Formats: sequence, C-alpha cells, structure tokens
Amino acid sequence: MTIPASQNWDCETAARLVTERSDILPILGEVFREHGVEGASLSTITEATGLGKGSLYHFFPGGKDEMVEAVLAEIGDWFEQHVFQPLETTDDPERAVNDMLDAVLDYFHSGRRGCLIGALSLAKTRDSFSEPIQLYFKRWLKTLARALERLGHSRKRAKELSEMIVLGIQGALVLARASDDRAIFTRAIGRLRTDVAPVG
Amino acid sequence: MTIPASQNWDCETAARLVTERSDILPILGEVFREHGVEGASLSTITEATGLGKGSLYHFFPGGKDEMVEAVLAEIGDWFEQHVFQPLETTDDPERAVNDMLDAVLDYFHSGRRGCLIGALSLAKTRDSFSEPIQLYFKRWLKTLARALERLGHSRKRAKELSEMIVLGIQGALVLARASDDRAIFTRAIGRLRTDVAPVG
DNA sequence: GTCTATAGATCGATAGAC
DNA sequence: GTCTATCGATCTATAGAC
Repeated sequence: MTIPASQNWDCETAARLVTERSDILPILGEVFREHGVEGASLSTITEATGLGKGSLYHFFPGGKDEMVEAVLAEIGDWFEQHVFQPLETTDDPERAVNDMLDAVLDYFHSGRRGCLIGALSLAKTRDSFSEPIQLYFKRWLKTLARALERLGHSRKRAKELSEMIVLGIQGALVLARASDDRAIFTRAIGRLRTDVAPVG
Repeated sequence: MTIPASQNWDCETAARLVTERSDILPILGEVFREHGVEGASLSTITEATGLGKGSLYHFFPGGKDEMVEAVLAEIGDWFEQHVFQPLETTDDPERAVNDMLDAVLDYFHSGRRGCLIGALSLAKTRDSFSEPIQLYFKRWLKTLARALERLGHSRKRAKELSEMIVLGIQGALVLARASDDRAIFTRAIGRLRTDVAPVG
C-alpha cells in the first residue's frame, strides 16, 4: 500500500492504486523539515513515504535535489494561492492582512512546524535553491506591502512594516521551536495583527 | 579562544607548533554555519581545518557530535561574556541594551553570518543539542527582560519586548540571508534600538 | 599530535524482474 | 509503477606508524 496512513480518501470509491507525485510531496516536505535536507537520506525518505528507491527515482529522476526543488515549488504554489493572491485580490485590505496571518498560523501549525525555506536560508548549502527562496520572500514582501499601502500606510512605512512582519514570522518560528513553546509563535502573530492596524 | 582563523598573529614570535582545541572551534563553527551540521562531512572539516582525521578525533573523541557540542558551548560562552553578562552588570540599562545590539551586529557580521543555533532550531535533528539551544535563548530572554525592567518597563512589557527583540534578530538573519541583503538586518537592528526607548 | 591506511557502514543512484 | 539487488562512492570511526 502506497497511501500514507494519515491521509484519508474516499473508501467508497476505488482505492488509489497508483501513487501520484503530488501525493508524496507533503511527506517529503515533512521529512526535510524534520531532518534537514542533508540529514534526510534516501533510506529515511523510503521509510517515510513507503516507496522504494525505484519508485522515488521514477518520480524524481534528478534524485534528492529534484525532490527538494519540487517541494519548494509546492510550498511556493501553496503560498501563492493561500497567501499572495488573497493579499492582492481581497477587497478589504485589513481583512487581507488578517487572513494572511490566519493562513500562516495554520500553515505552521501554530509554531510546531518549522519553515523549510527559512531553514534552507540559514545554511545555504546550494546555490540552486537560493533563487526560488529569494523569489518566495520577495513576492511575500511585495504583496504584503501593497496591501499595507491600501490600508493607508505610506509607501515607505508599508515597506518597513512588511519587512517587520515577514521577519517577525520567521523569527517567531525559530524562537518557538528552539524554546519548544508554541505560545511564543501565537503571541508574536497576535502582536503583528495589532501592529498593522489601519492608520487614522 | 575566540580568535577567528583569519586573524593575524605576531610572526616575530614563535609560530604555534601545537594546535589547541580552542583554535579550531571557530573554524568548525564557520563550516557548520556554511554547510549545515549534516552537510559538513569530515572531509570538509579536514580540508577547512588543515587537520587530519587522527587529529580531529584526538581533540573530539566523540566525533562530529562532540564537535557540534563544543562549538555550541563556545558560542554560549561568547554570548555569556559579551551579551548576557553586560546586560546584567552594566549600570545604565539603556546603554546595556544598545551595547547588546552592537555586539549582535558585530557577531553576525551585519547579517552576512548565519546563526548556527537558529539553524539547528529549525531542523531539530538531535535532541542532544536541544538543551543547550533552549538554555541559550532562555538566558538571553531573561537577562534582556531584566535590563528592560530597569529601563522602566513593566515586568510584563519587558518580557514581551525581550521576546520581540530576540525573535526580531533571528528573523532578520533569516530574511537577510534569504534575500542576500544585509541592509535588512541592519535596518531591523536599528528599529529594535528605537523600540526599546526608555519609558517616560 | 599528526599523519596515512583502512575497516565497516551507509550513501545516492542504477539495473532488471515483475 | 514498484520492487529487490547491487554498484561504486562517500561517510564516520579506528588502528598504527612516526
């Protein structure tokens, strides 16, 4: 059985007989988060996914590097859909920012889950990963600053606030995980929520 | 003990014939910062330090794990001496906090240098390292909150501010390195400096 | 103390049966 | 598409000469 035990699927319909690449990306992400990219061996991945090396190389001919790229791309897609796009399109800018913080709170499991992209930033072992990482943060800062401008902040202040927020989220993740105290993360998100209060 | 490898010493006096354990700790630290703990192989370390495996195991019989522990201990000592103790003993609390930010700015090379402890926090591969990491941040938060109290902040506000500051430093490091933009780090430190302005 | 040589395990990656 | 078997490379760690 190649379906992870934790994942639900409709038992009434036919069970999935074929594994899809997209099914194992979340598992890969968790493995990389937990062990680090270099610390996650193919044996670890094999065990976590329930797939043999043959299958893994069928989906990712480029090996572990391609797995990392795929995971990063998936994370980027998730944030594009659940964070960046809403920031751009939501009419009420205050709601847009609050929704973003909710999405972040949810994504990082209230601080229990680490940030793979942040971890890769600190130990930049590969230049091949630095481009998507750079784009990820750049897009986040940009869309957030735009929303803050619509909230009434000056362009300069909006840029500064966006930096404070993204940086605050990353730092809260580091400190919360290091201290093994999720409350640090939730408290930080709460503070950010009030910091961006609309001007006037 | 804290001499970086790049530092010159008086060539007139006798060159060091014996290597001391403390001499290679800074090099080990940089290697772990750059490649990550799992990504730094003994070959990498051998090349960086110029020492053979025999010498490395002479100094660190416990292998790489002991090297990491020693590096963490050295970092802890450095912060104890240059950050925590000054925070506790400097008479003027405002100067104490400002000196701390200066020390941090210097230690992380204005954002060019990553935080090994922060990196280890995000990918907590070993429980053996989590204790010194936890203590490091706990002590930082404690001594900083004390200084902020002496600055006139309430106990609660001081605790909150200390969290914001430590978390802000870590987040600024992540974002600055991910964006390859040191200005993000220096700007963040500047903001923290004004955030802790004495009350009244 | 420092080196080289090497053991033993594990790594990433491939080949081929089914 | 998935598995097992296996390769060569690399890893950590040790042994022993100097």
